[in-house]
Amino acid sequence: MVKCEIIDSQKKLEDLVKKLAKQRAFVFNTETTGLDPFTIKLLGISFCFKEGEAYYIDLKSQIRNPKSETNPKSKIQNLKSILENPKIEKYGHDLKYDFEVLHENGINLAGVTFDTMIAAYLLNPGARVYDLDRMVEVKLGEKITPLSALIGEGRKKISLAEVPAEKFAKYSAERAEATWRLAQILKLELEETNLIKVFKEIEMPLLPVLAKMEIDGVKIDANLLKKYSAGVEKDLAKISKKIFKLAKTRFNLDSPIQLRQILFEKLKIKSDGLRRGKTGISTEAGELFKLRTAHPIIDLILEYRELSKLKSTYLDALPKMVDPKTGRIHTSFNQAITATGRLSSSKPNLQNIPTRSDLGQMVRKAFAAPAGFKILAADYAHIELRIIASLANDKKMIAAFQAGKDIHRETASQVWGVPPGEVTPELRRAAKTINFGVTYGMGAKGLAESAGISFKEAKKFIARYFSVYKGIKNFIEETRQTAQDLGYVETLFGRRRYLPEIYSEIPAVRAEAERMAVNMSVQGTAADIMKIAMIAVAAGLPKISPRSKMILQVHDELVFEVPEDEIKKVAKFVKETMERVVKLKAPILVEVEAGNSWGEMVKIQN
DNA sequence: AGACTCACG
DNA sequence: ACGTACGTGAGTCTC
Repeated sequence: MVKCEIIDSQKKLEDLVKKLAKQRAFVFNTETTGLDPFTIKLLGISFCFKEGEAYYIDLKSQIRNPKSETNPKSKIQNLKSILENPKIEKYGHDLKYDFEVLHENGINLAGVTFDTMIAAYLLNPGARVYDLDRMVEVKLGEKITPLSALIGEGRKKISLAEVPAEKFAKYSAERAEATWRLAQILKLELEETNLIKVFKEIEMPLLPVLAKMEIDGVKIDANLLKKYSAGVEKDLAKISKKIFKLAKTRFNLDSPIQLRQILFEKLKIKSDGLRRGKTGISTEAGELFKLRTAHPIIDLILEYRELSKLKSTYLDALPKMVDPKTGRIHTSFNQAITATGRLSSSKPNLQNIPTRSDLGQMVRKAFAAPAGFKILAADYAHIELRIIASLANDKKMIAAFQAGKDIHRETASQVWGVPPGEVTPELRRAAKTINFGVTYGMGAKGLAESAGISFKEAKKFIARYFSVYKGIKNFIEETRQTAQDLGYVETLFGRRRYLPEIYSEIPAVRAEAERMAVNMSVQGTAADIMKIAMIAVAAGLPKISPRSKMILQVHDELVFEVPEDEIKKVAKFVKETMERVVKLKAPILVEVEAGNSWGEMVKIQN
């Protein structure tokens, strides 16, 4: 049973603050009215720095700051100096959330050194879910009070604010105390697995950087998106009309089932060789594309699909996500989701904003800089290929990068033994495809399909590719072997991914795990490098340009909002920082662009 | 809730 | 001979 002291008076609060000031480290946990850190209210904060004991500050109670009784924020001002002191280590579970809640309440959290969610993620990035309740069960072998015990479930659910203070205090204190004990265990596990370095030097320093990016948010021109949406709506109506005329019937174009019925039953378009899903013949774009010449309706459907996707996912959805308080979009950068160490972005996902089509570029124009500012984007050029070349110590590919060559042209030239000047666009395209595909174990079928060449040609291409780049071939072999021997693979910095399927009896399942192994070491190393760069950029940027903001990360790209007259200075700093954080055998190159929006960028020469 | 589709790196 | 592209999040339909 956890001893819980409820802090409900000014005197008790002062005593707690004195105790906290003496600690080397403590767990804290904010309790709020909801899940969105930007709209919720702070109800209380629990603390723990000793097994079996915890405290809960009840902010709904009679705590009063004598200076200003009316401002609720003032209640926790006594805690400010403690929470902002980087020398006192803060532990917690999902601290990015607490960071943001405190920021909303005027406190800039510092000294964040142990997040149990991040620790558990590093120990097994494949798990995807790291909620405290489950971790306490697995690691401590105990059950803690679930939230549902307080607020009920389903229709009878009450709001957190309605829970009696004492019950709520116990609940919160129990979690803080469990987090404290969990942290001790996870720390040992991180040390045993050599993951402590990635934890201390990459993930924990990154956490406040991500929090800051989420807090700052991104400006979008919602009116522009709404204008486009109205235009696209008219286009869609026209296209639908044409499709219905050809089909001689109206149907729901958004329903793959109805579409399949029209195409393959009513119009009797031949479906030989098309991929099949669980419910029937696939109608995905890649498959329909193969039928383009069979019927004029196909092109119209593809056009409809593209426009309708962009309209619903971006043009209509993004304006709804603008925060009325800040006028900006505040995405979540999830630090404990992916199996490889990448970040993910959600609510909304700002890592999949269109870029390929013309309308995609239009969407990006809505990511516009505020007056007096420009958007600056810096991306690692061919980062994964440079990484695989370096990890593999492939002399030929490293040499090509060192010479600053057009890598895809060079690949085509090497593979087919023709001078670079004689490489046809078709050959270069195929080389580009395989250069991308090599990091995830592309086969001949995949290459043939995405490069638009025959299966036979693709097979030959791959064989010659690996006879040219022998180092890469060996690296792939060795990585598969490592995965077999250890049951996991590691990135250059020691981030791990376990691959239990590597021992499967089923060849296809085993092959999949082998591809994952190769991909993890490359994609994961790229993720490590980007994270290290983000930490370095965030640390240096305020000195170079205090008004500049890092607003987005898209795996190999960082996006900034920069005062117009500081573009050159910031471009130089960001490029050099990103290029210098890590030294590989192949050089790392960062390309920088700037413009009035994310959709109209021009390269910056250095 | 799951399937399908498709946007990104 | 076979069946293979890695990692994500979200909108929509269907049950």
